[in-house]
Amino acid sequence: MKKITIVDVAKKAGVSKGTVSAVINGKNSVKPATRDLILSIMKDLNFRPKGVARNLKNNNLDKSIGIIIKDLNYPFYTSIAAGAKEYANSKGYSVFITSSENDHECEKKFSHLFSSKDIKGTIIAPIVEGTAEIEHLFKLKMINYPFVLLEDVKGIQANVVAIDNLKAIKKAVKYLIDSCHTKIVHFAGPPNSSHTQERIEGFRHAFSERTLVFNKDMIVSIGSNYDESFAKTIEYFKNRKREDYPTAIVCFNDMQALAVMRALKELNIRVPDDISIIGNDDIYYAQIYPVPLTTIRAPQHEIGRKAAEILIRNIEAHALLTVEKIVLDTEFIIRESSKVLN
Amino acid sequence: MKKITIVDVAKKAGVSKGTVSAVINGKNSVKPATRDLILSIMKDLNFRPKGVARNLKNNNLDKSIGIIIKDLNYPFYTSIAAGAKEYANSKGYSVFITSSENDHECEKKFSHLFSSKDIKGTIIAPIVEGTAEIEHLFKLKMINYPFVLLEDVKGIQANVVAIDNLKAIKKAVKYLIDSCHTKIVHFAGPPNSSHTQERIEGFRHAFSERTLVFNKDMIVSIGSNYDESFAKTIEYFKNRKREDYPTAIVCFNDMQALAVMRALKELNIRVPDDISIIGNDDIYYAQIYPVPLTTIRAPQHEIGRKAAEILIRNIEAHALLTVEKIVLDTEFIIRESSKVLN
DNA sequence: TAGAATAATTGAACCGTTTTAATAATTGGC
DNA sequence: GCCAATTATTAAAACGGTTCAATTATTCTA
Repeated sequence: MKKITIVDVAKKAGVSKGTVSAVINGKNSVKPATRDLILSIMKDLNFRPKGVARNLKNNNLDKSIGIIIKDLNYPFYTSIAAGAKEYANSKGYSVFITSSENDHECEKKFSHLFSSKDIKGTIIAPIVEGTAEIEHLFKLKMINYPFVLLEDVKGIQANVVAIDNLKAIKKAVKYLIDSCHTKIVHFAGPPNSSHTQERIEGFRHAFSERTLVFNKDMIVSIGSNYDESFAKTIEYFKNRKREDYPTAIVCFNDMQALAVMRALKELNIRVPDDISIIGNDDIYYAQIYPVPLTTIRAPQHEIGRKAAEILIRNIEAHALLTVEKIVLDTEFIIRESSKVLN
Repeated sequence: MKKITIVDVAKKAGVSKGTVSAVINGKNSVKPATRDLILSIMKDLNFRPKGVARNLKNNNLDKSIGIIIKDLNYPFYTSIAAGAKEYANSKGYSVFITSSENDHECEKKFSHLFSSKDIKGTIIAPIVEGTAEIEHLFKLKMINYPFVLLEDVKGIQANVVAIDNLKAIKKAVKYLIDSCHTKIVHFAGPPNSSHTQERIEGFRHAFSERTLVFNKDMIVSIGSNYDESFAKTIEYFKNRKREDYPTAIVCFNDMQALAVMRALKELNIRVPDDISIIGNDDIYYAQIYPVPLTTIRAPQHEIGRKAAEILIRNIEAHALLTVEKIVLDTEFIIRESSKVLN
């Protein structure tokens, strides 16, 4: 099944490729009869001019960037993408979004695809579980392809825009401690995620900085998606007596916090009267919930903006720029899912 | 600021471009010393090999498709994208997502960009307000570029995968009528959207098919985004006496229904005891809400899958295929936000 | 109906890489 | 050190379009 090109069309129409090209590009220098003939031959042959070849001569004048997120359906990431898009658009760039769905192969593939499609640079939310493979990032560096990471990756010198997870959780836990909560637990995320580890660390640090004892039972692994978290929460409470209930739960992220709150409703446990709930991320839906969620806000829009800004600066630079590492501040937002004890 | 190419690198390094190319591609036929020299010159010159040119010779072997959605932050669209992605991946295709954010220029630009970047085909959620301009779609047809629309567009013969909005709403309204609701209103979406019109039509039809009188006051324009809907709902109820409250509200979409429910909570109106609420779309967050939403489910995942399936069939066909128009069924899902009256 | 003006078409150069067969340089064995 | 084997490098031909100056057809004018 030979690939068909403009030459095939030209030959069959008995004209030169220049004429065919003129038709493709809607030039009005072509005689209607010729035009119609060529058009119909294009249809017959199912000829699809190759974008790549067209752009080569055109010196690809379009400006675009890419972003590789990890989860298409988690609003945290789409908000980052929206932030990046907003800034990029203001600078005349289009943005192409892609999701690795936490698959490392996918991330690798995309980082290559973006660079090979004349997308001028890419923002990457890297998958850093375990000892991440990073050869694909090295490959990008070799060809001086501009990129910005949304999380620090050990072993590579690259632009990063991120937040300090550890500090963020610490702030929330200290708040609970200072609000006289005595039984605080952390519902932790998926074990293989770097975020999970950082957040557990933050939890632990808060206790040690308030000179309180931390013990392992305070960490409950609860999964990251809604259904799993819901089920595990039900199970958690079914297995313990009322007097052993925590007074406050710090959740891995907002999605999980929503699942926990729903489970508590099912169990007739009131939020915040019986238990305070604190989320993480501040996704849009956390704030419009009937019991608006107290949470740690990651400035998603700003993360996207900043990443796009650095990326475009690098794209437009004539020389290699020095690497930038930005850590954005989180904000602890107190809404109605938590309360101060006497 | 001249664009720098592989020739510049080769010249400066005193080698041929073949050698530079070998370095770029990690071939191990290059002497380490030469390699290092070339690499350092690439850095000095900030040389970025052009993807377009690389792909031209490579005969662009990668398989990928695009999807243009309308709103990155509305889960309805990301779910469709996820469905498309799932199917596409199973066939070895990567997917690039893009959002027009309801901007017609954006849609046009993207449909061009996709075709120009060797992305083999595109799923488009078209903006069809008013007399939509569709020359960009004609342009795609001319170059036999495969695409699938997620909504019918008057004036163009193209593949479509869509749902029947009119029928969907009709089903919901009839249900309410048959559940003895006597005061039913429709909170309609943004006036310039084709969906808004279709849904109003559906509402009207339900009444006429039940031989009940319809009047204009039953349609309340309430906006589409959360904040606006929230505010307008508050206003709506503030302006009328309790005995004039509707017994049921059919909302434009789920996001809006969520806003309405939150507003009702603020006003101490109970759902579903005082008022039944019906959404539209069945986005994920509607179902995990503490009062799970009765809604009309659009099979988002399936829409994406089906569109991807048709698209890929067209991409891989050797001849032009006949156009397919698929209308998927919606499902009326009764949850807790609505109830049957005596 | 010739000659000028205009419209339509051609063909070769070009875009920036990769690929290869051919050649040049280096290494190893004896 | 010489020759064969191996390793590095080169040069030219792709890849599939677009562009534009030059050429050929056609139309118009008088």
